[in-house]
Amino acid sequence: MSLHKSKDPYADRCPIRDVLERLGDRWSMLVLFTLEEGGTLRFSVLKSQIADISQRMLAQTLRRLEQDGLVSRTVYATVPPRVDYALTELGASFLKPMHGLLDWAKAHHQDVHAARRAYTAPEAIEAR
Amino acid sequence: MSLHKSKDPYADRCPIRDVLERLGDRWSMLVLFTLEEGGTLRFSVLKSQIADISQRMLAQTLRRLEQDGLVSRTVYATVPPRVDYALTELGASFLKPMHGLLDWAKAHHQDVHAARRAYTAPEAIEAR
DNA sequence: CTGAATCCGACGTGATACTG
DNA sequence: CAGTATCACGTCGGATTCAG
Repeated sequence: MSLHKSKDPYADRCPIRDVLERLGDRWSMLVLFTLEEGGTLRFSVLKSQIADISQRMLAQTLRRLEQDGLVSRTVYATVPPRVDYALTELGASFLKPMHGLLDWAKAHHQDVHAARRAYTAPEAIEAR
Repeated sequence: MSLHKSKDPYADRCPIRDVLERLGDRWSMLVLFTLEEGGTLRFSVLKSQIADISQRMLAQTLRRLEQDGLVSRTVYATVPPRVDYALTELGASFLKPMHGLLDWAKAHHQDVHAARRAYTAPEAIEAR
């Protein structure tokens, strides 16, 4: 989502924006779900499991999730360096309602696809 | 989210992307919630209720929601023209799990804000 | 291994003006 | 009233390069 940053006058009406703006990017959910599945994972493991994420975006995504308190980061002062990532309690609690959405998407994404295929643009109707 | 479009190799693992990519923009959720509250609403009413949305983005958002089958669009051939928008059953069913997220956000957005304030960038620690 | 820095193109969004 | 068209700008994300 580009739920871009904003001086949103609806923050009160839509407190969800405060949070979902940050999770609505290309990778956050995928990282969270991967951590949920895999438990504590190293940077390189996350990278390989998500596969098509770039190093840059994985690092950036993890920073934000860490900053929001959804993911914990543990650095080991070894050579080579090792960094473990895991869900925090807050992060795990977030995924619960998120699974509700996931279930909905699984159940209805075919309906959505069908609607997209059946859709005819308003203009196109009278265009000919 | 810029859950931008993508040739996503994780569509199977993350079917939620198919759907949430589209809902993850700046206005979709707000429009859906507004329709949930207000029932059937005209374009101008939606515009005034959301207030800071531009005509362009409202129209674009409604097109996408309509295309995905979440919102219905009814045109009356009157002068001046009148167009009603309302949630479809699919749209209403989507909002149910979405409220789970909303509740989480309401319950925890303070935790998130607290985490953000408490956060110190990794570099900043050893930077001085 | 785990990043950060930079360059760059693509897309989302807003402002404005125009139309049926 | 209910849109569409055009332009300009900002951010996101990918590729690449450099570093501890």
